[in-house]
Amino acid sequence: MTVSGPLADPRNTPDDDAFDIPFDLPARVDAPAPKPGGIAARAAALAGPSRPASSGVYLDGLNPEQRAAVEATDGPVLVLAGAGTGKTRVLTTRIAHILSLGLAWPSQILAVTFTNKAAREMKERIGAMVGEQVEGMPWLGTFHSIGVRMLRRHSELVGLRSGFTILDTDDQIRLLKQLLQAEAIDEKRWPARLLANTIDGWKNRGLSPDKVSAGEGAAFANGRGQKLYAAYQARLKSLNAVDFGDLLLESIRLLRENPDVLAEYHKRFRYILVDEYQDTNVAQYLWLRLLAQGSRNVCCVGDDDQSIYGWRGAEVDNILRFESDFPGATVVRLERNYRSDGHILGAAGHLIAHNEGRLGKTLFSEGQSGEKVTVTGAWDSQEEARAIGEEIEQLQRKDHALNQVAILVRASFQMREFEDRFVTLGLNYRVIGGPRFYERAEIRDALAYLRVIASPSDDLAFERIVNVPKRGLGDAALRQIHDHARAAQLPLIEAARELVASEELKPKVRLTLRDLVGAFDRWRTQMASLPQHELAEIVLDESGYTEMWQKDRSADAAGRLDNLKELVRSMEAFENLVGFLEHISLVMDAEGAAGQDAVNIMTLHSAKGLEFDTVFLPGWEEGVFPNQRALDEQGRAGLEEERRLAYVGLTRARKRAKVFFASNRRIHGLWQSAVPSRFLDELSEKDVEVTESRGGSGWGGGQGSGRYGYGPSRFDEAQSFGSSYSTPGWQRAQNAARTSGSGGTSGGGTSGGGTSGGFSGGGFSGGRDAGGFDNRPARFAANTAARGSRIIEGELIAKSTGSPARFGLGERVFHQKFGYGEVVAVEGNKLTVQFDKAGEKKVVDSFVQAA
DNA sequence: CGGTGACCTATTTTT
DNA sequence: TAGGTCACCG
Repeated sequence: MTVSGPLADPRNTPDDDAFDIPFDLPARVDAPAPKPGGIAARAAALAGPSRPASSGVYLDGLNPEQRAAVEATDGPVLVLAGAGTGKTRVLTTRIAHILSLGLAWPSQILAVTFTNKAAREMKERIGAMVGEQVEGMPWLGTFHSIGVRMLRRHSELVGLRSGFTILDTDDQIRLLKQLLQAEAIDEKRWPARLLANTIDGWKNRGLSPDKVSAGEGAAFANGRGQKLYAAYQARLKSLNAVDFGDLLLESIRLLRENPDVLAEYHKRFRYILVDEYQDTNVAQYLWLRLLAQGSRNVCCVGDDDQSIYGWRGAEVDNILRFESDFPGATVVRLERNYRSDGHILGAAGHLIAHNEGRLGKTLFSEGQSGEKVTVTGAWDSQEEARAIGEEIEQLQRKDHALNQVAILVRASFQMREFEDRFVTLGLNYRVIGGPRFYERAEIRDALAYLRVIASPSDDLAFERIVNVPKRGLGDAALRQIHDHARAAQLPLIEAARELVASEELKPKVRLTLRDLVGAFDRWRTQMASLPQHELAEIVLDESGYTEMWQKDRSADAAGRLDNLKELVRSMEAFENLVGFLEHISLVMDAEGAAGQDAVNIMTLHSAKGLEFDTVFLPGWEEGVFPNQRALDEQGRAGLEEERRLAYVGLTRARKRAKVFFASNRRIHGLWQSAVPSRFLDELSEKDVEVTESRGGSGWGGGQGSGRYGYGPSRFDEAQSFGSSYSTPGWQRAQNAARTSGSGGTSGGGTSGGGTSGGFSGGGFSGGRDAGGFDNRPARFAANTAARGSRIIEGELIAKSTGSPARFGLGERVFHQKFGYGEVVAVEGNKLTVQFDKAGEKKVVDSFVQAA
């Protein structure tokens, strides 16, 4: 087999195919036979005819530092790449370089990213440089997908059977719930979620049950944490399943306990590249280090200033320690920024300089200084949304594409205000990062059916759908099945089959269960003869699942049916059902409709790696940003991570960064007065312009004094954290807040449902949070980590283009967000609709469709 | 077994 | 405020 040959579609490729490629080729292939479509040819094509094909044209566009990073192929390399300095470019070019010099076959390069999206993009970009060869890179992927690949190859060595299942968070929690019940632990006090997080945390740190220190193991459920962890692992093994953490942990164990396997990979991976190195956790670090001990040609790219995932186990230390871990490492700093205008860079750089634990980079650009970063105070969060909406409309009038506008919030509860506002304005928007496609209940249900068909022993999947749709197989029936399954050592569905044959069950239950088992048998037979998407359709239909949603009149039922259709459609692309399921368990990622021009609303976290012409950064208030809990729980480290988040936010902007804060915000239904964020002070004065909110029809003109008349706010304590709120910037911000927002007396008004009383109650937040800066007992900290899943309603992408549909009074309509309703007033293209669930709302007609 | 009201708890998120 | 969860009841 040769590398240049048309490589099989990866979908058809069993994962060890790659190993058929001989990897003991000479260390250096002197004449790197450029293949057709290979890099040289491709580069030549790009560069035009005058370029000699062999001169590494792909290097030409690089600046000296980037070039150094690309060309330093031997030994460990750390690339410290600031925001917008072309880090992905370095990574991809480096791979192209290695390939074009013939230093390695594509299959001998291990390139790791964190997300599927990043992996996909990297693959695309490499493909653009080297063409077909990228198809021969089976080891380009996320940590997890590469982990699976290894485990599948050697499953027996870690006590798994081939075809093991990968549990996601949902399955994980259900399993843990069972364990907790078995142990008779009060789930109120010790929720399964908390245990899941705890275990995840251990796994992130590379700890197997026996390695968890006694003290830590005791932290959960009065000392039973460690035991539960061990029980959980045992249960996973018996289910022939792994969770996400295991993909790494078990790979590590595989490599440690099997020197021959490790040696094989050492031989195989001549070059290792890691993206976003600052986000690696201990387990990933251990995994990398094991593999990198082979060739030692490891290149990590990252930015310590953009480490924002500490809370889920990322260790900035990994990047700070790189040089001692890999002695003799070449360190390259990329500081030339190609993205943001000067003022933005200046402000962001000044801000991040307040952090202590950093390697220190100062970005510079040769571009213009552009517009100053603006800081705008608003009276409350509604005015903030109004002001931003207005600014966006103004940009829009100047032909600014909405796609190039982003609103980056600290926490998702802030999004709502903007959604509401934009719906009224008729401004297109999309929310990025809601529940992922494959996390939605309907999709997971459908997948559970398919999983049971493909692997009858998948008890978790079976459990999920025995009674979905409702068919009268409730707790009682399920318990009987469970008991029998345990007694007879059978998978649930087989236990069910035996029970059906017996007289154990109530007649009704027996019949239903018989039908269900029979249906699965039938579907399993059909699996052989039918393409998987047709099978899926049949299953969804015959099981009554589709019907269940068709009957459902709730607002999101229609969307769910669409999702199911989409799922079926997406299955067509796969070889067979097993191939599809395999893919799905890892790639929980489906890019939504990016089609139309719309404002992007997302959290700062999900904005990492993206860029926009204009970025709005609302909610810069103490408590919100920096987030109070980050401060409470992580102290100084928490503050620094928040600051990095601010840095990430600012550096997303190419031309305009617009920061906002509100003096009053409703949190958990209570109005609280807020103090502008200390981060505002940390923006360099020369790069910042403090403006007045123009948002406020009906808000201006109050008479002075404002919130400062009220007693100490809970944020006053925050000042002890070091920021002196006395800089000119701060004072100007204060003034801006006063003039635009004005009087506490006239305030409240429409929104607050009350005058100052509305938030004078804010006086009291002090009470609730007075202890906020104390070190809370571990119990508190642990508990908060467990907070429930976040809530974003069903369909998040509002469609607002197109059909100038007209609606008449009394007409039934459907709205993506508010559901079904009746038109009660029409005014131009604005409708007032009485929604069944959501009450009366004003919406733009393009947002609704006839029901 | 499935529906309804009391209760409780409110970051960030990938795989 | 608002959402989800859980216990209880019909």
